[in-house]
Amino acid sequence: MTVDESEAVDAFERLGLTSYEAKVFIALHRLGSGTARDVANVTDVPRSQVYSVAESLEDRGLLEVQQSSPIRYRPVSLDEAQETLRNRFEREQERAFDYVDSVKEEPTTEETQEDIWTVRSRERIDNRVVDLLSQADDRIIFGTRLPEFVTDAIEETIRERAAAGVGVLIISRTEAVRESFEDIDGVVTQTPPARHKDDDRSGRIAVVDDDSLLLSVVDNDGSETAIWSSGSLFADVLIQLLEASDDLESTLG
Amino acid sequence: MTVDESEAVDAFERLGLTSYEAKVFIALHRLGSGTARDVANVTDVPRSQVYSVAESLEDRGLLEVQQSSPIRYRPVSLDEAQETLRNRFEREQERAFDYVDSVKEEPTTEETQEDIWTVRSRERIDNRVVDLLSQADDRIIFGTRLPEFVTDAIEETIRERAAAGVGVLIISRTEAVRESFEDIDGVVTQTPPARHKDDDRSGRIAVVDDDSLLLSVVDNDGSETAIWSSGSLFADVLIQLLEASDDLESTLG
DNA sequence: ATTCTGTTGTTACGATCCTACAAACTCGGA
DNA sequence: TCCGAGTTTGTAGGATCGTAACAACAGAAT
Repeated sequence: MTVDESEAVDAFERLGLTSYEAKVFIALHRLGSGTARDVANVTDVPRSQVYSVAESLEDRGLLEVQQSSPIRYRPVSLDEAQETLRNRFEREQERAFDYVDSVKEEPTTEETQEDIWTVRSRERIDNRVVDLLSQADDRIIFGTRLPEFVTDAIEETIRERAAAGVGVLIISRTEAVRESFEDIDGVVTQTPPARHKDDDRSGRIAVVDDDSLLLSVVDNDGSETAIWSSGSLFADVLIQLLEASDDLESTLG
Repeated sequence: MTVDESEAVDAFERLGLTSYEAKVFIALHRLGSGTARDVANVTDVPRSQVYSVAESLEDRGLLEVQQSSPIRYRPVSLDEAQETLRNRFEREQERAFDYVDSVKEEPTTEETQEDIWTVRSRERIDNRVVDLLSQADDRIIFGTRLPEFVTDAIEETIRERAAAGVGVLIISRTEAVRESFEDIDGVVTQTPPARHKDDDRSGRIAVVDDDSLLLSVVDNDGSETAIWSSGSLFADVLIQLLEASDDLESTLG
C-alpha cells in the first residue's frame, strides 16, 4: 500500500467511488483478474465486502463478473473505464445544467447594482478578465507586471476586440508582456509611470470602456485575489481616479 | 420547487455537490444574485447554513462573494461553471488512472484461463464486442437480428479489420443489417438457416478467429446480457459447436 | 443616552444517513 | 463433519441535514 495508492484512491473517491470500490478496482487491475479472496489478500478490504463492492462496480460498468464458483472478477480496460466514467459525468452535467439554464434569470445586459465582487484564485480571475474584455465596445486598458497573467485566452480576446475596432492600451514595465501585443493594429503599449511603486503584490488591472474594471493583487502566500465591478458608480469612480492619476488619456486621445 | 428541480439536485449530487450546495447554486442562478436571506427564501436551505455552503461553492469556483453587509453572492456563468467542473473531473480522472496504469498487470496477449465472462447492459456489451472484433487476425463472424445492435463503432471496427484482410461473415435475417456491410470488400453476408427459431430473445453473436466468442440475449425486461470467452477451451468448444450446426464453413471456405 | 427591535453572521448540537468494518449465518463440496 | 464461499445482519464513525442559540450591529423609539 504505497503512498501513491492512497492518492489514487482519494482521486477515485472524488470521482464518486467509495474507497472500497477504488481499492477493489485498483487491485483487480494489479491482478488482471481474481476472486474475492485474491482481492482481499492484496487490499485491506474485508473479503465479505468484496462481493457487494464488486457488484456495485459492475453496475458502474467498471468490471465484469464470471458466474462460477468461486466468482471471478475482471476489470474492464482502463480506456473503457475512463470512457464510461466520462460519459456518466457528461450525462449528469447535462441533466443538472439544462435545468438551471431553464430557470435562470436572464442576465441584465446593463449591470445597475452598486456591486463590487471578489474573485479568488488565478484560474477564476483569468475567466473573469476574459469575460469583461470580451464585452468591450470602445476601449480596453490592460496592465500587469507578470507575463503569466496574460493567458492565451486573454491575448486572444484582446486581439479579437482590437480587430473589432476597440482601442487597446497595454501597460507593463515587463518587456515580454508588451511584446505579446505590439504587433497588433490599434494596440498601444506603454510602461507605467515611474512614481508607481512596482511592489511585488500588484497583480493585474483591466478597464473596459467606461464602465467595467478589475484589479487584482497577489497575497502573501502567492495566491491572487481580484475585485471587479461593472456598470456601477464604483466602477465609474475608480476608472476616473485611475485616469486622473495617470497620463493615460494623452496616449489614448 | 418543481419535480424537475429535485432531479437536477440529484444530478448535482452525483457530480459531487451536497444537496444544499446544489440548491444554493440553482437558487442564485434563478435570482441572478442575492444575499443569504434571498437564497433561504426561495429554497428550503436554512439561512444560517447558506453562509458556509456558499463558501464551499466559492472554493469550487462556482460563485463569487461580495464583501459587504449583507454579503451578496453571485454565481459564475453556466459555461464557466461547466468548464470548471469538467476540468476538475479530468484532473481527478488523470490522477486516478495514471496510478492504476502504472501498477496494472500487462494483459497477457494469450488468454489462457478457462473463463467465461458475463457483461450486462447494451453499452458495455457494445464495448466488449468492439474489443473482441479489433483483435481479429483471421476471420470475424458477426450476427444479430436487430440493427440497433450494430453501433457505429462496431461497423467501423469491422470495416477496419476487413481492410486488414480479415474475412468477415455477417449473419442476419434483417436486410438493414446486411446492407450495412454489403459494400465492403472481403465481407460476405448471409441469412441464418431456417431451422433456427428466430425468437425475440436472441441478441447478437460474434466469433473472432478460432478463439473468441460473444453471445448475447435479450432479457424479459428488454435489457441485454452477454457472455464471452477468449482463448479458452469453452470458446473452442462453443465455436466448433456453432460451426458444426451451421453451414458456415461452406461460405467461408 | 438608553432601550427596544430586527437583521446579520457565527457557532453549537442532535438527528439522520451512509460508509467502513466485523461478526454471524447458510450452503455445498471434499 | 469440516471448510471455504457467499450472504446477511449488526455496529461504530463521519458527514450532511436541520434546528437553535448567540453576539454584533443598526435603526427606531423612549
